[in-house]
Amino acid sequence: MTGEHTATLDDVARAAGVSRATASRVVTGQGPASPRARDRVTAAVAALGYVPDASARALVTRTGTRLAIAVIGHTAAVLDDPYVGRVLTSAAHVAAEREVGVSLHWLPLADPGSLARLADGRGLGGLVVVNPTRPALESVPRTLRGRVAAVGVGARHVPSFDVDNRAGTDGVVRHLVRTGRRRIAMVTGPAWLPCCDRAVDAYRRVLRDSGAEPRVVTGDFTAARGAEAATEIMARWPDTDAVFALSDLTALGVLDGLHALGVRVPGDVAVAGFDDIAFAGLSRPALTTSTHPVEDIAAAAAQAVLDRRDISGATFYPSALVVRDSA
Amino acid sequence: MTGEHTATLDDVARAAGVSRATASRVVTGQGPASPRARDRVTAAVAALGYVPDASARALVTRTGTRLAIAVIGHTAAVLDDPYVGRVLTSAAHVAAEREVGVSLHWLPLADPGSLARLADGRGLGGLVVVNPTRPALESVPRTLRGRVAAVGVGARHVPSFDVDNRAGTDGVVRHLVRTGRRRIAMVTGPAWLPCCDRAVDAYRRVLRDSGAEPRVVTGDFTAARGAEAATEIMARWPDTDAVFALSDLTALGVLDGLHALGVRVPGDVAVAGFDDIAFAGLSRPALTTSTHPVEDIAAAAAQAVLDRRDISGATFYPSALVVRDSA
DNA sequence: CCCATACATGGAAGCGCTTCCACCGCAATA
DNA sequence: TATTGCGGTGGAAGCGCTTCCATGTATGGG
Repeated sequence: MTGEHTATLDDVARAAGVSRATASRVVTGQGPASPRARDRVTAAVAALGYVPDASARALVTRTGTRLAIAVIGHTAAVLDDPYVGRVLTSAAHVAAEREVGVSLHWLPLADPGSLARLADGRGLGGLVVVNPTRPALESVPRTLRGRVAAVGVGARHVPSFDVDNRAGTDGVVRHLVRTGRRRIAMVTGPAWLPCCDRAVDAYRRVLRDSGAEPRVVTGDFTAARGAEAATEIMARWPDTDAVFALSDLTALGVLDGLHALGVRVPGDVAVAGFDDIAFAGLSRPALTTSTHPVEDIAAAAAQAVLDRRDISGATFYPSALVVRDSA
Repeated sequence: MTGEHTATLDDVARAAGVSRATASRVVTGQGPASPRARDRVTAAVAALGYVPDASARALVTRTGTRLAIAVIGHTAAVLDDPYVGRVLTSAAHVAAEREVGVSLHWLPLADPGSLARLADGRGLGGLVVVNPTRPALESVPRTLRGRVAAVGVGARHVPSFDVDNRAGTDGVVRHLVRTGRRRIAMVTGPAWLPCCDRAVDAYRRVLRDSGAEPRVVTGDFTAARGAEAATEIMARWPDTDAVFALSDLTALGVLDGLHALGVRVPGDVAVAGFDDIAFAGLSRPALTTSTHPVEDIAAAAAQAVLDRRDISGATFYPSALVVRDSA
């Protein structure tokens, strides 16, 4: 009230005519307090516009109540994708339900060590790492052990949550085979993401079963790269009759690239993606893809961390084939 | 090291054989310290894996260095849109450059008062409010005065940054008129967002100039609503020859809805959106729209807050017409 | 009417850190 | 040799809060 001074608990106590201890009890709602004291303190809080200092509180309670979300790989490719936004949104939602704050950290792929600095202070309830790499996870300070989870599968010792893209890929590629495609190319994601290996593996397996040769091109989950990849694929293997991209965004780029080449979809070449993003159903032709329950996955990671549930190992969420027009 | 105990500055000082004061000076790099002391403390820090406690530090320095980002309107409509993700990303990037942490807050539209609680602790460098509403901004505690900026135009007394959707709308609608459309309908955004008023106003103005009647339908920035809106519009005004949606997502929904109705785009009806999201260029037909420099806007807001630059009033960022196939 | 019991309350300690201040020893100066 | 000055140092205070503990003060039963 009086100019610049920010009200402290002492001010409240003095205004209410009680001790600081009593004021604290009322404010936190912990411990006994008479109705009279309760009223007076409440009134004082309102009058002074008192807001407890989180730092001071965290200092004494040691009850770090903040969820840190660290996103590895601060590149345009990562940012354009709706993926990160969905993860953030969902994790923040879970945190909000539990009334814990969320802090956001964007880490360059090259410097995972910054993850250590991030855990400054014990005022941290937990850490969710998005796009975890092994070096990044290994740089997590000991202090946080048991309060870390990963969205995406990275290292063994951290509970991880990801879509079962092995099964998802299997489903998509089998669908392509089932509908008569044989010369199927695949556009993967960035090499540093472990998820890609599993997917490529599944793709190879299905092709082997149907006696076809794998045709793999590395992508980066962007649409632009998808368009390029389409051109590369058609130049290198002109008889290709299907393209599977490990990201819808990329698949949409492929659609675009093929269109520019005058290739008809699905007439000449079938196209399938992965993720079932909002736009997948809106493209022409509407994209055949496999679902990716990003929100569920991110929520699970946040919950595991905040509820201190010990879920060791990797948990895979099912991915369901969505057949639309493109394949 | 020794089990559960987290190293404190006292431990470091003891291990280095100096006083806590000296240890603090070395760790913070402030104040004098002999090379010998410096070395010993540095070694101790490394050996013990010491990380300063941010809460304790913030408590005494009162130098709150953290950027809070509050998103008003925690609804599915807000979340599906890539918009929030882009804002977050960009603001977090600016914060990272300045080495300040970011905290994320999801606020229900109904309870803007929670903005007050959010400013718990003086450990806050600034606040960026996304989708600001007047009640929300007015609930910002006095403590933060001068360290608040808004992404989107809400209340007068807070520096705000937004796209010039008045000019943008003007550009799009004039383009529609120029290409021979006369019976132009508009799908706006949620009523509680002030930006919509300005856009609708611009739309009305252009129509008045060309002597046409306005046809306004309220949307919510989702694709689903866009599809519905298309149906409503064609039912209510069957002779409509253009639809302008204040969001690309909605415009894509309109495209979908019209397709389902057997209406050809742009043959029968032209469709235009707003935002120029990544997917706008990938739809069939590719969407005509107007740009929305979300990243620039969010970065400007974050900078204004963190650099304590006093930019009063609203700053509007230009929106450029992007003509593609749909109009 | 008195004691045991519960509840309400204030004093005080202490969370981990920064920083003021007084102090000490040393080199440079008179 | 006696003085000044200064960089290096440790003691101690205190940031705003929670919480243990001891001290009252009403209430019930005996």
